[in-house]
Amino acid sequence: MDSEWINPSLSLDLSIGRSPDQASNGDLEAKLNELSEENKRLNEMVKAMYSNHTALHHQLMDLTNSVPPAKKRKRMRMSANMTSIYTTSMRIDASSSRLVVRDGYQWRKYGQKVTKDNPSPRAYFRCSFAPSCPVKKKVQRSAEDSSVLIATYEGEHNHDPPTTENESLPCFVSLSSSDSAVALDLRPRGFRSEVECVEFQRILAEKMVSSLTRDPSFAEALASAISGRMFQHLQAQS
DNA sequence: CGGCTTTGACCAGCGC
DNA sequence: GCGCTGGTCAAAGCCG
Ligand SMILES: [Zn+2]
Repeated sequence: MDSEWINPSLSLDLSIGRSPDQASNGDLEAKLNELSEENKRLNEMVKAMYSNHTALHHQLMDLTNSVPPAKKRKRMRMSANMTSIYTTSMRIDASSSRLVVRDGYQWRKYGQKVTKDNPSPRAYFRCSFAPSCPVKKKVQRSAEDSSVLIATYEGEHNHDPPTTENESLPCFVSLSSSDSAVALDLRPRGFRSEVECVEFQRILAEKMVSSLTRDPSFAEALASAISGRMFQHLQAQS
């Protein structure tokens, strides 16, 4: 039941009428594939974050309900107490040369070790906004399928993603914050899906924005497609 | 020159 | 204590 609303599948069915040049069409198709792949990953991410959030919430409830006077709490060995950890796997093909992952943030590599039960090394990254942002991640190829990268993220960013030359954002991702609920409406009116979970929608939105604005041409094409679709829809309504 | 990668050293936890 | 292993530091080097 919970995962009902966690379905950000923006199936836009963007059939851009007749695109005059085929080369960029294929290019767009490739990028669409890439983005849908990323969308899948983000889906997993949202799910993982949701479970993390529920776990954390339960933990906080327990903590606030029963505050044991035992202040002899040791410096928590499990430093992952507050930092949520989530792992994801992404398929990578031609970029087998480098282990740089484009996920919207900028990372600084600070280590690489070989692990025991995996022939491929593991790379350690820290967010470039350190130390203000404590996010870390590890990236390692899968043991069997070396074309699959397994990334383990730890913590959450406390800054905006470095959207390179952040221009005016396309209007279809509009955050209308009311009270404590954020609605992310990328559909025509009446189809607005509202959720009460602020954090995940925010993260989803910022990830979407970062991934979309990374390629301005694609964002433009998408925006035009959506606006065309909205216009068509509105016309059909009237 | 500044930020990043590379890469060996270093350290902490753990099992023996 | 010793050695193994995963995680981090930092010096050196690379690159725009
Ligand atoms: Zn960050």
